[in-house]
Amino acid sequence: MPTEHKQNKPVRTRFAPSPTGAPHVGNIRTALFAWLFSRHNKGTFILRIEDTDQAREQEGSVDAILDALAWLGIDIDEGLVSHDKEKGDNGPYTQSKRLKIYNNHAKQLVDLGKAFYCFCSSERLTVLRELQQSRKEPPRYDGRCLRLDPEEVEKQLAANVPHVIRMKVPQTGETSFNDAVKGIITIPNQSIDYQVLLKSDGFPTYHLASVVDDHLMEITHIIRADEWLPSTPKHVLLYHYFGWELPVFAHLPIILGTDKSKLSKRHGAVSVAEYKKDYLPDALANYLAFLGWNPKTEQEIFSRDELIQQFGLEKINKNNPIFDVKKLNWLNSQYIQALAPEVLAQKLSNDLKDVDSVKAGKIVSLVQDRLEKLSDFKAMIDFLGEPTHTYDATMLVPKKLDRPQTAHMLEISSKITEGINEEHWEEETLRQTFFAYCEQNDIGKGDLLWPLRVAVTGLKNSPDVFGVMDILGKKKTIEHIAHADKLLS
RNA sequence: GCCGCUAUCGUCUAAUGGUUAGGACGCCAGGUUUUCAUCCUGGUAAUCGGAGUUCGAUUCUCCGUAGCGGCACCA
Repeated sequence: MPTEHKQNKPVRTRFAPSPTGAPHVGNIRTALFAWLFSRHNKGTFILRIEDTDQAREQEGSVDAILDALAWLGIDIDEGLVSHDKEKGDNGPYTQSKRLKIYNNHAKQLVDLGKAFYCFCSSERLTVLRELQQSRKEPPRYDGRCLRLDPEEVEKQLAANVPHVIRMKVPQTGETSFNDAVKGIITIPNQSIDYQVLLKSDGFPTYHLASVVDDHLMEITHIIRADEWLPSTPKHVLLYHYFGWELPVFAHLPIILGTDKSKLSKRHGAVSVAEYKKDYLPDALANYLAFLGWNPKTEQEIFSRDELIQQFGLEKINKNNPIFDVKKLNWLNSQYIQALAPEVLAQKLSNDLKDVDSVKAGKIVSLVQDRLEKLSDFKAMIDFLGEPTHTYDATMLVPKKLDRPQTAHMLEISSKITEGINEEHWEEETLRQTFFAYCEQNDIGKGDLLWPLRVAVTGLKNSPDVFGVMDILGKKKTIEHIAHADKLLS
């Protein structure tokens, strides 16, 4: 069966999440791909909320979704654009507000002879399913109500017997479609179930709602996760039943955890909100874009515009990638280093509340290239506090010296420090002064500077000592040295 | 059980009917540095297995195997 695509129409893609919890990186990656594709083609990106399962709905999910998209810079052209605002002429964009539309379409299929009423109780279906499973048969509706005569149907309907509407499926032949990622997919019709389209509560199932909406909203490219591939033949059948033109399907590989199972809460942080405190949105987007897609060059770091320019469905991989937080961390550190210090300071402003902007800029550039995650910052600048923290005094002693020699070094540092005028208290001046002293007096830089650095930071590993002193100021620096001296004796 | 998809270093991936199978992360080593990190240099490591087609297969075909996904009045 050849498939026709809406290839010549302006591109319209959608992200259609269910409000069943906080969106996680897998979901948002689907959104990113759909968005990238629409931007690449100067198309329209639509947000639609698929809330047809009342039981699973979770309060606040829509806001979380909106929030995650906004944070990642995925802007919405049409559909739900904020908590209570929609944009576009194809609304409403929340499925629970479109019940009548689905109802009419389901009835239309019944009239067309492509769907049928089913009065089977869920108890009967459960028994049926268990029986089939015990016989190692695929679980499947047995078609009982398919054979009901029309009068009987009318009678049951009139008596308000609970019922659903199921789609009919041919029992011979096969259904196939051309997936933009996976190629031609063919499934025997025998293995397609008589899918429920309209539930007994009057809500549609995903299958009916998404097909109807995608058509009505004129979606040209359905970009969604791989788990939908097996039910796509049902959707193709529905398009045919309605006589609608088929969109392009593109099924994305699924992101797996390190144990190769589908990424989930078991794998640690997965909700987008959890990434906000650690990662730059551009870094996450860059990383996510490379999970299952590759521009086929050796470039790794891509700006948003480059991503848009390079993106294409044909470059999407077929196999499922594993989420590797180490590479994300590396990418993030690269993005952090590329940031202007004042921009980074702005992003870290929560930890810089009592610091003026000049000083904040200095602090930030001091630690910028040691920062992997934004949340590491707080611990990194701990030494800027009071010199009350105690540390092991042996840390002050460099490899080649003993304690008395170290004390002597601290004395020298103290003297040099005292001698530097407050108005010349600046990183480069400090560096030059200390370096000059070492050269003139034939003292190893390491011998003098190691104890000083530990004294000033209280840390074995820390940023550049002169940068730290600059930020600390003369008075505090002297206090730190005195404190170290006390510890040593 | 049935249906479908997939298979290159540990991970993300590139490439090709003939290559020393390339890059990046990680890891290891060396250098720079007052320490660590950054940065620079180098190293480690892969075509799932078996047949077939072919002069030649990692690439094409088939069969295994493994992984993943689906099989709801959930999406």
